[in-house]
Amino acid sequence: LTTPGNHKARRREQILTAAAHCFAAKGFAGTAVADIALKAGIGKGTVYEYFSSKNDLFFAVFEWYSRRIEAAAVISADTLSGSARQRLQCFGRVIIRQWSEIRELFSLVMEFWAAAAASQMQQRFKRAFRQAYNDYRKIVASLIREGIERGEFRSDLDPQAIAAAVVGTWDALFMQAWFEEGFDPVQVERSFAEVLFRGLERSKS
Amino acid sequence: LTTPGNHKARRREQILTAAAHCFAAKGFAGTAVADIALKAGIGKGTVYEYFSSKNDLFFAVFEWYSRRIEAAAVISADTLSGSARQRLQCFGRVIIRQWSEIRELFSLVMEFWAAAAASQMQQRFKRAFRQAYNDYRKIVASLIREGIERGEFRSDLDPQAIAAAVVGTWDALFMQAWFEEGFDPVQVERSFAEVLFRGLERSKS
Amino acid sequence: LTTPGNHKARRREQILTAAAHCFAAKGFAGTAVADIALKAGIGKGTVYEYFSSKNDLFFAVFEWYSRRIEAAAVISADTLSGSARQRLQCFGRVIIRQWSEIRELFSLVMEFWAAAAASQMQQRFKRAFRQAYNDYRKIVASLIREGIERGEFRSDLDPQAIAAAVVGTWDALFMQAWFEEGFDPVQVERSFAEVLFRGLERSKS
Amino acid sequence: LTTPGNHKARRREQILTAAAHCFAAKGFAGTAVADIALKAGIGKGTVYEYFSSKNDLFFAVFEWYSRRIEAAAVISADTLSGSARQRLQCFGRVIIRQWSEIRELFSLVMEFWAAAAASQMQQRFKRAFRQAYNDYRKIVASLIREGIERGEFRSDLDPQAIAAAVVGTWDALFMQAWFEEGFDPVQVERSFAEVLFRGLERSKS
DNA sequence: TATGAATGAGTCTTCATTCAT
DNA sequence: CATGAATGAAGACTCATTCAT
Repeated sequence: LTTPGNHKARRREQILTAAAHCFAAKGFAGTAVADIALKAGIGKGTVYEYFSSKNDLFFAVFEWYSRRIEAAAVISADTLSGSARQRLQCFGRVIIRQWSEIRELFSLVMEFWAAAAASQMQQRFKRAFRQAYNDYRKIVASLIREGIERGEFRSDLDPQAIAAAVVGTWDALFMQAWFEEGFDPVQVERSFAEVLFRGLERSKS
Repeated sequence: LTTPGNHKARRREQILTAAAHCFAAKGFAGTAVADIALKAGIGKGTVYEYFSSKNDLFFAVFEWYSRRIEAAAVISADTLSGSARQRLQCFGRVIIRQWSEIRELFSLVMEFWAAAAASQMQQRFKRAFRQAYNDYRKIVASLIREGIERGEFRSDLDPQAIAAAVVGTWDALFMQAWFEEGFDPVQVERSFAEVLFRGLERSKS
Repeated sequence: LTTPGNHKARRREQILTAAAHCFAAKGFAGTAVADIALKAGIGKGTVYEYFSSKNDLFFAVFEWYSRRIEAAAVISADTLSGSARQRLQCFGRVIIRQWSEIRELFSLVMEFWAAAAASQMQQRFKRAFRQAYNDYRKIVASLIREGIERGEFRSDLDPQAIAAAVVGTWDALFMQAWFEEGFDPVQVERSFAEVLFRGLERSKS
Repeated sequence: LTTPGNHKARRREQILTAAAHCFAAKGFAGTAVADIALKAGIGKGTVYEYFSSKNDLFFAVFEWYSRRIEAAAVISADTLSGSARQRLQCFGRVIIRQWSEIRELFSLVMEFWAAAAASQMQQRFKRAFRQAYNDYRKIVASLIREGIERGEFRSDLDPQAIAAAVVGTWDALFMQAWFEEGFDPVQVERSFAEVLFRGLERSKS
């Protein structure tokens, strides 16, 4: 059932997963390539057959992780329906609901931020983050714009700015949830969304 | 006027500043103790007269940086006056306005996050971050609670949850500003605040 | 016309040639077996079907190269005719004239010397070099001895010593030519030969 | 008696000597930096306080060795006196007499040649060798030119070419001596010199 | 026969930390 | 107090060699 061409892809994935967990647990600097190989159950040298350097592997983990996260968002964004409020609300919920899955590897995100901030890989990471934030902001901004056009939302809003704030809030809730055991991002998001939508919607007269 | 005891304090500060800039520029792992000593214009060994290890120095930089940042917030929180809305609005603005000063060393924050996420110093940093977020949330939550009590804000709000979202948003705006040259957090905050307050305030009838 | 046994011989030659060029270009240590396989257009593992180790391959290149070089010398030595002076002169010229062909792979010779000097293969190489120098010295010495017997050359010469010097000079001219672009070994040899023969010949009275 | 400034210079020398012996015994590639440190009786890391890389250290050994060898030649060249023949003869003898001292580390020379032929350090070494050969050729050529001017040597000689051959011969004798236990370069040089001078001198009439 | 994926021994190099001066 | 020479543990990376296919 397994075509031979699959083998290399599988190995790659296997290494990526092992690397992701190592980096998440001990950070980029704290992880030795040997650790990753050990966790993947392969020889040290084999890692280098699939990734040309530790840096490269780290960036590949970043891409792998991003893809995993984005998939959910993209799917939900495509299948949204209903009023602008419902759609935006739904989008936010889908994202925040990912927390339980994201949690395990959330350390990774912080490592990625640090890499974007001050490593030799700065540029690569910074560009990717810029792109990612842009993508999310665009989706949210267009949902807001739609609400304005439909007359659901007030017309004096700056969609880009609101989108930036909203997207940022989601990220920040994850972070607070990560720092504090009892913090429930889903519930906080719900409270926040109510306030947000009350502020966005045209006051009914 | 310079007591001898001052000398040590000065040296400490000198090393902290040098370290902060090095860590901001090249990250914790990318910075050698020798770099810091060089930047501080002192001998490598001297660093160890003031800090017992690189880890300790890093955490000291974290505390030094936190103190710098918090100072402004605490001061402004103490001197706020006017309506609940005005006070909260003012508080947010003071924080966001810090951006121009924070910017230079914002990489540090990301390094701190990474340290909290996955270093040997995890616990120390995590606890400190938890504390810091708590402090901010408390201030904001109490302002919101005040607004509720005064009848300015709606009574069905969850002050803690809203506070978490608001505080998080500020952080997230800094991050986006850091990633994107043209991003103006001050302006975004203004747009966001308007929506927020409209959502918080009791609908006038 | 191609017997099956030829295939292996061809492959061997193909690998030898590839190896020779790689070793010449990047040295023994600087050449990876993979480089050689790539250059030969075959798989890495195949190299080991023909040579039991990188060391062995290197020595085989040495033998292959020696054979190539010696062939010319042996042929010319066999076909020499005329006076002793003419024969010796001719022999020297044939050797020096090889320069244009030798040049490309002359780096190899230096690699061989280094291998003879200080590698694990020392003994193998050292013995081979000793042998090679001996062969050349013998040819030259016997030509000189012939000249003495015929009365062309002075009788107080030490054929072995002169032969050593002459053979050495040829080598040394190659090396200088290798180091210096403009150095013309053919012309230098001519000037040198004139002085040499004047020094060898019986003064005419 | 030992000024403190001397310490670093001494350490450097100590490392150079250890490195020279290691490289001579096992070649550049075959020598580990750890071997050198061990031989020098210091820690591995200390080597890097004095030389920035193994390559650099190797080149430093080359310079150190060259200086040692050249010193003798330069001194003797300066103090030569007598007829052109006597001076040239003396110069050659001084050089060849160095053999007993050179012998021990002669492997080094071959390593240097190989490095000039095909290492990453090619250019550095090649340039240095070119320079060295040039220096020697110049000295010998000027001695020959002097002999011509004084009427001792024939006027139809090409001093540069003869110099190249003579200098090369010396080198080549060392190499043969290195390959063959019983080879006595001093005696061979004497025989060769006689022939050479007979070839150089104006025929007495 | 030919291959190339897998391997781990071996290397260079960095750097936090110590300590004699 | 300040220093910086010395150190060795640790880690990224290379590559000759093997072996299942």
